[in-house]
Amino acid sequence: MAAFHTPAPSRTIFHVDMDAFFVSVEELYDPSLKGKPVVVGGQRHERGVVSAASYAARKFGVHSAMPLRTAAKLCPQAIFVDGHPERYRECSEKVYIVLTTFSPQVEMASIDEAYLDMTGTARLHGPPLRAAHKLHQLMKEKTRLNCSVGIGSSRLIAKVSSAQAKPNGVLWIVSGEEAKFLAPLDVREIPGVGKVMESRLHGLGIKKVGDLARLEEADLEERFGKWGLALAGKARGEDAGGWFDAEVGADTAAKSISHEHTYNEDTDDESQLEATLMRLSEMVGRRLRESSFHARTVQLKLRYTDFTTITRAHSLPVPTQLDGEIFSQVRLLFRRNWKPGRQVRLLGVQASSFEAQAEQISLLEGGRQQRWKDALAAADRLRDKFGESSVKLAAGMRGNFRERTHENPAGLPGKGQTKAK
DNA sequence: TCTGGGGTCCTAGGACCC
DNA sequence: TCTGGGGTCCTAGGACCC
Repeated sequence: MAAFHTPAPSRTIFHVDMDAFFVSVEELYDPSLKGKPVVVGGQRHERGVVSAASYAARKFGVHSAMPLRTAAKLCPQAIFVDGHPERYRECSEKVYIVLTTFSPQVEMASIDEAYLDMTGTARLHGPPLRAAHKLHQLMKEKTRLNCSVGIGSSRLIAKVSSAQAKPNGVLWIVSGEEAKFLAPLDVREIPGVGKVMESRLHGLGIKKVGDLARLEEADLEERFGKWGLALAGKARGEDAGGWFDAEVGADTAAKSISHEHTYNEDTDDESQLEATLMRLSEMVGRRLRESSFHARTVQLKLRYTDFTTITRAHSLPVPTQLDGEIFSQVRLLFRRNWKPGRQVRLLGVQASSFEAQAEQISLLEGGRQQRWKDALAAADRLRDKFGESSVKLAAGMRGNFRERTHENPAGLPGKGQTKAK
């Protein structure tokens, strides 16, 4: 009878997580940091938070997302290091290349972690523990970095077990043992359960995943809606809901591109604020062009001294990838929503609702746009050569920016000039 | 504790259309 | 005129992740 009900074929998922990634990469560039309390993310007095802390620093209670100044108080002897995103990206690419030699289905979940679907690779790599051991060795050999590997029948189990395996370890949760493995863990260990959900669950007397698993699914759904249902599945180790269900390595195109800036000191200087918006718009526009996206929606983010934050968005009739169009929209939103005199802590610019191609209204418009694209591409090349600050669009020279007109629909200056310093 | 920067996903209300 | 129900798009905010 059971023959008709073959259970869903069990998958073998690896979650590979690099150990203290940013710190380890910095150690490659400066071996004297090894073994010391190191904090990556900025200097001890700066505004900002810890991106990564070495294991020696963690002993003092320092952890990522903690304000740098707090970290400095907890661990005065720590060495504070600025982050180097290019270095991390470069190492991340090496990590990816190593992983692709183990499975064709590799998915980088972030800069320092990946999922591999290892189902059916036993002939090539042996059973899971053997494969993981090989992976460890090859990773160290090719990148000089340590990682931890979690192995399970779902992404969730693989992810949770890699966290338990740290540092530099491997943990395999055998199929059938999922619930037993999860039961003694804090609910916070479940990916997707953050501070807020944790305290709501604590309020109900639910502290461990086992407590969660004992609850009726219907109760959870009633209390937390769609999320509650997913949560019930997660407590059993299932990839319930949303992204977790997707096949490993499924193509995930970007949905938004954004840049933001927090001032070292709050400011109400209008020209300074608008100059920042110009710079952020250029950065966003540049990345749109690099990825050949055209964005329909432009969003401004504004954070005040008291940390209250607003976002204001506008959707364009025609998608764009031009700095000037992004800037003119974002500046309009800014002028409508910022009261002069109010101190600003952070500004952000985001582009979303991507379309592959802008519609072309007319040949004339097309030609005009093309000239601008050529000019921007030239500016991008100069920035590659001489750095981000070397090229400013004429429009960025505060004050002389023209408003939208009929002849000049994007509010761009009349000629495709760039100005090099 | 005085709180970065880059993202994703979800919810909820209102506009608008049929 | 005293009022429905769905679908979709847009906007704003918030939880969460690394």
